[in-house]
Amino acid sequence: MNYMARRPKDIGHALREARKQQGLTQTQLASLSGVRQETISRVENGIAGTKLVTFFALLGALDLEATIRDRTRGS
Amino acid sequence: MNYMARRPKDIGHALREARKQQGLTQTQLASLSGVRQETISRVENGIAGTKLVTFFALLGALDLEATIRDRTRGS
DNA sequence: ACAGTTTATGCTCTGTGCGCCATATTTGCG
DNA sequence: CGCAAATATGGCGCACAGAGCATAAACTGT
Repeated sequence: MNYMARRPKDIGHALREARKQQGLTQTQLASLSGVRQETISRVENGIAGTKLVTFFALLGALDLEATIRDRTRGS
Repeated sequence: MNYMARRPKDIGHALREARKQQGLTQTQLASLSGVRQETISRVENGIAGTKLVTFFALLGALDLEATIRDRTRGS
């Protein structure tokens, strides 16, 4: 698990991958994270204006973390 | 430049560090990113509900990117 | 101490995220 | 194909982000 993100949309992909990788349904992740299933769906599909709090709630529930770095090392 | 983030607050620190490292003022970053100086100030100080779009606008202007990975490798 | 610059904070207004509930649509499996 | 589980979508309501404008507070160098 190591995803690069430059747009809100990328976040959606990464979260979905991570969730599936852990064999969780949106509903299960919902009760783990406190974020509603409907919201998770919209976030995963790249709805832009998601809040950082929501994002981090999901990150935490999936046992992930974010890293910020220069745009050189990525692809 | 390589910052780990688990809470919205962490994002603020990272952005401020990166901005200073590039010798930019909030006002300069504002016109680069399209995000207002007042907003940048609040984001850097950890105001929780920041949106991903705003975050990525700033990341882009600072030529940074985010990475999502497992919580093992970090401290 | 002063002046200029940078950053922080207060207010109003518009847009929208997300909770909450319902339901439609899609997906997966026998 | 058919049914159940999973995911997507729509509406309502409230809370709050961020634009825009003004100004205060904190830093900086002289």
